[in-house]
Amino acid sequence: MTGSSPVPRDSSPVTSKGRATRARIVDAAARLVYERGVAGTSLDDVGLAAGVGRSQLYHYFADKGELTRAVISHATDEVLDAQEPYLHHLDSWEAWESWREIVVDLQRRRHHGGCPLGSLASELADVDERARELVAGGFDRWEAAFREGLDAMRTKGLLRADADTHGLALTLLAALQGGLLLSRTRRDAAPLEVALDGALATIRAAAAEPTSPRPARPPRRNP
Amino acid sequence: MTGSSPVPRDSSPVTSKGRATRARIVDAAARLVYERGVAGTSLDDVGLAAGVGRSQLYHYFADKGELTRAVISHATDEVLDAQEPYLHHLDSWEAWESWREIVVDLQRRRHHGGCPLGSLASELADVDERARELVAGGFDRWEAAFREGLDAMRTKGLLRADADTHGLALTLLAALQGGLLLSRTRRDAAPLEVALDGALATIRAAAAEPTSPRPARPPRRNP
DNA sequence: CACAGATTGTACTGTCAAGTACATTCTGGT
DNA sequence: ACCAGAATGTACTTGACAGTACAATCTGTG
Repeated sequence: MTGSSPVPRDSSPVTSKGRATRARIVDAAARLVYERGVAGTSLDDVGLAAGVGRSQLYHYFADKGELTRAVISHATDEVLDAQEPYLHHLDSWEAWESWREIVVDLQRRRHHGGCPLGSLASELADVDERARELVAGGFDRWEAAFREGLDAMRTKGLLRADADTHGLALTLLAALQGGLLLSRTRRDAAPLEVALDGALATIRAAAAEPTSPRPARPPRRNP
Repeated sequence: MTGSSPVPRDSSPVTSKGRATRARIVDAAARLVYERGVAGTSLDDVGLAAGVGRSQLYHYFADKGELTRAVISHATDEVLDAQEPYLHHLDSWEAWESWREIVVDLQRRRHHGGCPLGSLASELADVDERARELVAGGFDRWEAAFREGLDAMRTKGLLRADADTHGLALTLLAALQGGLLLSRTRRDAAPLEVALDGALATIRAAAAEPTSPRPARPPRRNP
């Protein structure tokens, strides 16, 4: 017990300049890691991209693992923020449609597709236990947002009272991650669209029968 | 034109001993890559695990990239083989159920979950274009097996005549990959199960109405 | 201002991994 | 048995990267 803060090892910046430098480092690292993976990103690269020397990296982070974990938190926030304002208001069929469009648009806009969080999960899950937990926490937040939206819809009577919102949210997250991975591999947004529509169809199957104010997307048919 | 085979760069083994050695190398490399990723696996590791010297690696493969691509092909075959005999006979609801059990069982049995092909896709898609194409080809074979099974079911009258088997197959593959990724990240087979059941429910929604010989799994409800 | 601590720059070390050179042993066909 | 080419072993070079040491500079506060 040294009496210091519960921060594990890296020294938190005290001055505003220090905070700015640290933020620049994490920003640059997140971008590089997204483009080339953790293993493909050297600390020299990060320092160069952030315009700081190597000593700063070791001043603010104990080692590469600490920086990587900071990148995970940063990426989680960015990914979730990019889906606002819909992500936390998924309480109507219209909101789900708008959210779907945003996600597909994001995928199309990215130079090389894929989800930053998904890539980090795949690369680090079996390498760094703490990183794995962080990524899992990010997925949890994501799934929770879905579930809360579905819960709200159930409360509003848009979903059947016995709808398993937890399972539906998990199904949707899996479809999203799988779709993103396939889209990245095929360099084509179509798999993501198909996967999302399939999962949304599963959700619509739990729509309350009587009112059913939305015919929504018709069932998939051959062209 | 040197008159040799169209093999790009690595020398194909001529003797049976050479073939055995090459196979041992790819086997060992595939195992290590699955456990630690491509970047985390050195050629020294591979040589040690395969019981061969470094010179053999460079005798049979031009460089690490060539070996990695051989690993991709090997992993694709292994993944698909592991799903037989059901994968290529998915022409009944019973076959789909059995296949689902096999896949979930495989995931449970693996020390650290996840799909070898999915991990390779995530790590290499933006690094090695040829590797990306190989992995994409593996996904194609996988999806094709699904689609052929669904086509057969449609022909047999188990699915509606206008069912979009291509889209359904893609939905299923995405759910599978996403479920595997989430299961690996959470160290829990549940996400895979939920994702698969969700995708299978979408497929059942395309079941031919009149005959409908299988009530199948009831719709998801709260516990 | 003075100065303690925060911040930043430069130079270095050790390790590890990819790839190369070349010598040696083995194998299959004649 | 012989021998050309295949297969294998040993030793080396080169480069990159994580991590360290230490000196210099900046910054907020009394």
